[in-house]
Amino acid sequence: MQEINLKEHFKSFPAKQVKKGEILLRAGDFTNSAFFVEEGCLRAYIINSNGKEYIYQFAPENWIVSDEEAVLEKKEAIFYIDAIEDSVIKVLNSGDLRSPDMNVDAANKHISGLQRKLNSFRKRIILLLSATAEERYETFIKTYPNLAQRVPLKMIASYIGITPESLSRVRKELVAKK
Amino acid sequence: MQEINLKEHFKSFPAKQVKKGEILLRAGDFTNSAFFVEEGCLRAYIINSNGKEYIYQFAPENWIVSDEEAVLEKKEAIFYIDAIEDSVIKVLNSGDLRSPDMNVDAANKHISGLQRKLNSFRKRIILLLSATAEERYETFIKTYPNLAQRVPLKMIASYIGITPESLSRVRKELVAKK
DNA sequence: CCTGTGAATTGATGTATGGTAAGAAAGAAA
DNA sequence: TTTCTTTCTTACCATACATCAATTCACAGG
Repeated sequence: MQEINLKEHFKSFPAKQVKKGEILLRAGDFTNSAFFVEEGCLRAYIINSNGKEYIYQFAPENWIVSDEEAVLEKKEAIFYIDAIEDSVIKVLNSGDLRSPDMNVDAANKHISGLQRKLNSFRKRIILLLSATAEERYETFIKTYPNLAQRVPLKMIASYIGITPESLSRVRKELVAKK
Repeated sequence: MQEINLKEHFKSFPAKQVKKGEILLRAGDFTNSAFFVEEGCLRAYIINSNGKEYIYQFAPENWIVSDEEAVLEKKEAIFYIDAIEDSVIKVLNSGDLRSPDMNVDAANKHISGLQRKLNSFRKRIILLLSATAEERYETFIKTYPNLAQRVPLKMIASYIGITPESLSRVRKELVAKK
């Protein structure tokens, strides 16, 4: 999830309204698009062979979400992307994000963005390797307090790698502790 | 883990010999260095509050390993880095990796490197979210067949987020299946 | 206001993986 | 070689989390 304000940068792009539940990308599709979220919230997730969903990323206002590997390497998408709230988005094509005649300044911004993303991935990997369900949940609400208010619990559970039932019990425990 | 051949690029740097077990970075240190591995293998890992180790990265020949966030943001390191084989490395400082007067071509190479890393992190996150111990192990040996030969099983276990005992049982199962 | 649908909770039970401890095997050292 | 150390395996038991099923709760739509 990136922090730079991009709204200004994409202001000339046509806005697209999407309804809650609308699917923007399906696993198996070929895609050249990324989605910048101006209002609302999207999510990217996989569905594994048992039909279970695992959320890879939430994308609230000012975030960009896409199946980057599919776009960059022209592969089939592995992610589904849909809207979890009524949203206003801008559809970007790969060229909009990184042009071949990019200058050093733009490249450095891009590098910083990638490094920020890498940092957040690193933290998530360490968390998934080493933390209990309770620790994962507490880290999530500390890291994304806004999201924690907005998204259904079952999606938070999916993002942190536990079941909704377990998350419900973890929350009960936490309340009991205070 | 990057794929570009960097040996040529760092050939003018002085080589440093490190013995198996030698620690190059400790959590809590401030650091400005990254390590390019010419021969041998390093590893980066965290030690959590219970004293358990979790391996974040292996770095065999031609890889660069560092606590990137500590270097870039001048924070205390969270990782330990040590040698798991007798190794020959080059010690790089942050300026060696990314100079302020970088040209567009160098920047693009850097971007590609970051994207490759992002792709591998993405895969690891999905694996940690959704795969069983057995699936994680099989994915590891498929993805890093060389490493699987070289590093002790208990380190593979640590990397994929299970205990050495569980990995031993998983391997037994896999043998029985054939 | 009702009613339907998905979300959240709860209880009972199952299971994959962890923890502990002991011994076997494999490497390093001497 | 022999010894010492570390890794790996195995058995037994413990536990965190998952699964299944039944309510309850919270709204969105009519």
